[in-house]
Amino acid sequence: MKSSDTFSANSSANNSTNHNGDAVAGSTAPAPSNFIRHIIEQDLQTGKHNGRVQTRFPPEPNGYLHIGHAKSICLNFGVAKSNNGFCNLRFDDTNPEKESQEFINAIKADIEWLGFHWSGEIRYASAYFDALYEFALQLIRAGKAYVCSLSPDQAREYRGTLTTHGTPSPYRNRTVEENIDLFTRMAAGEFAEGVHSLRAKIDMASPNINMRDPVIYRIRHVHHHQTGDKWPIYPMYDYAHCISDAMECITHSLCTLEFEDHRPLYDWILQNLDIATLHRASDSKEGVESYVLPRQIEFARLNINYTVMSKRKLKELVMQGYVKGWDDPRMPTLSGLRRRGFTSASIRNFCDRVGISRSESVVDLGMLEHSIRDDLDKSAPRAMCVLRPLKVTLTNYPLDSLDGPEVLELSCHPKEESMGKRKLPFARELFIDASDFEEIPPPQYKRLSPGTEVRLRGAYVIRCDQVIKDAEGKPVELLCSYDAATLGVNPQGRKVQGVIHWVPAQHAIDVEVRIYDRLFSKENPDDKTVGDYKECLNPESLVTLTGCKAEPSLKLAAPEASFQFEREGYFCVDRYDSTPEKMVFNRTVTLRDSWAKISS
RNA sequence: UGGGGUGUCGCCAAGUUGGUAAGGCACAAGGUUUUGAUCCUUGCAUUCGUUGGUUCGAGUCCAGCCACCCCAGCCA
Repeated sequence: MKSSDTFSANSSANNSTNHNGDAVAGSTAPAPSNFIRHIIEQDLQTGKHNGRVQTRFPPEPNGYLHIGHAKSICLNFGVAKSNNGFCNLRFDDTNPEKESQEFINAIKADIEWLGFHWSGEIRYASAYFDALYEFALQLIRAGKAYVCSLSPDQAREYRGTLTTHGTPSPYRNRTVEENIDLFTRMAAGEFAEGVHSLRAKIDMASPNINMRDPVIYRIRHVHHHQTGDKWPIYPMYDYAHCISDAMECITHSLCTLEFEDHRPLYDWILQNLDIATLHRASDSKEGVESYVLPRQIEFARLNINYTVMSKRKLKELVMQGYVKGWDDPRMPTLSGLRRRGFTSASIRNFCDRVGISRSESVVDLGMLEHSIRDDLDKSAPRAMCVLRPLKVTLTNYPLDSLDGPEVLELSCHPKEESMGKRKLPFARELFIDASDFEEIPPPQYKRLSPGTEVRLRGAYVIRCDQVIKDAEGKPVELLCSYDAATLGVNPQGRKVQGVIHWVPAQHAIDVEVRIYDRLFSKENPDDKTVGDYKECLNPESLVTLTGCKAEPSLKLAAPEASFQFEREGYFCVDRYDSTPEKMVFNRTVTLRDSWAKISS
């Protein structure tokens, strides 16, 4: 576990621009400035942890990671990296009922795809169950924890309310012997769920409800995905997390704002444990004297408009079939974004742009879109694909010759010559997009209409001579003529304003294109005053287009490869549903469209 | 008259020990352009929730007020 390979970004298929962790923040962007980095700088200056910075990313494996987790991942790994520190991956698996190995595997894959490597082996809170048990015994012996036999309902009543203090449990003064006996037997599986719990003895009158003798162990007769049936009791988050941090010698324990009120408890537990024992149980290679307890620091979680970010809601969307899975391209999950065509570099850049603070905010979806456009503009090869085909016949173009079609060469990128060129046959029969023709052109329209000229991208200028319509009056074919002198040169004496994309009819390949849009039609789906968030699901969030016509060079595209379909947007080959016989493309994001603003 | 937090441009977000408001997104106007894309240039907070106070000087210090968020799981 050298520091050099701890943070290097991977180079997965569409992680195209940045192949090393250094580029995470963007090459020209100044080092991010935020209050957490300031705290760490200060600690470094005062030598608080002997110059050590150790963070951790601690997901509970009860769902898939979403872009909010990416913010935390970038923070934890980023802050460690820029201070020559390390970041652990720890599964906070203290509630086996909701957790599974499937989620563990998915989380690992997502973090790796995002481009981060954790320090050493993967950690599990469940791997500390033995130590956690011993520490509980230590608290009991010190008279700082007791077995409470109140039912959950009774316990709630004793706890008091936000505005009234609590009442001590009648079991609060059990002897150490009795507590040890009971707790031992809890661990031996002698009791049913709910009949006993282990509580920290703190202060039932505390204004902070978390300090009113919080439960630290509960009885749960359930199988654990890591420890099997070994334990009938499981530690609570508040108890396990701080000790896990301490055991891993975490210096800065970064979490979200809702844990603010838990910090006094985090500190209480660690401060009431024997520091020497704690040190012995830890990863520490230093002496007890230089062993410093971790500090919890909270930051605001990520919110983005037009989507939801809570695991509970995302899970509901999956379970109730509103989307096709955790990795549905409309989901804000990392696997969904990946499948949609977002690169990991774009997500890292997005997180940097958003920043870290303590004020709860809602980031505009436009920021995310900008991040992916920014990346793909530089890295995605260009291609042409006609989404809604309208046939064009060039009446003055020669019929197919025996020598085969005329073949044009187009650049794969307007600026990056290194991306090379692609071949594209030109022919008498073509397809253009239906939206690029208007019989009665609106003001400022620069595309094709009867009698006007337009440039076919990378090819000739054509003029529309005649419109063939179906029974309903809808154009089904355009008879046009081409100007043979305009290949690579502008016509003389007149200016052709519009440029439209096209594909040759006979050589184009039929593909399916999935047009994705925001999942919700309301900016804040969480707004309870308007009703359930599921009621504002955007019915147009997925529109599947079949019979789209793509240029033949796309035939070779690999799963997850991203392209810019010129004048349309960025699209990627669906990593699961696309086959060489029937290709499927996902629209990642549109191009910016100033025409849409003018025309509306 | 419970506790803990947060309020700087439409959206994020920097703002060292008080010295006279970074940057990004969005938006607008020009320029380049065989993508109405990209790129380039320019514009975009006399003002920091609010009211007072301290000070030669306050977003930064003090006091009051207002708004919003979190907490009463044997979830995390």
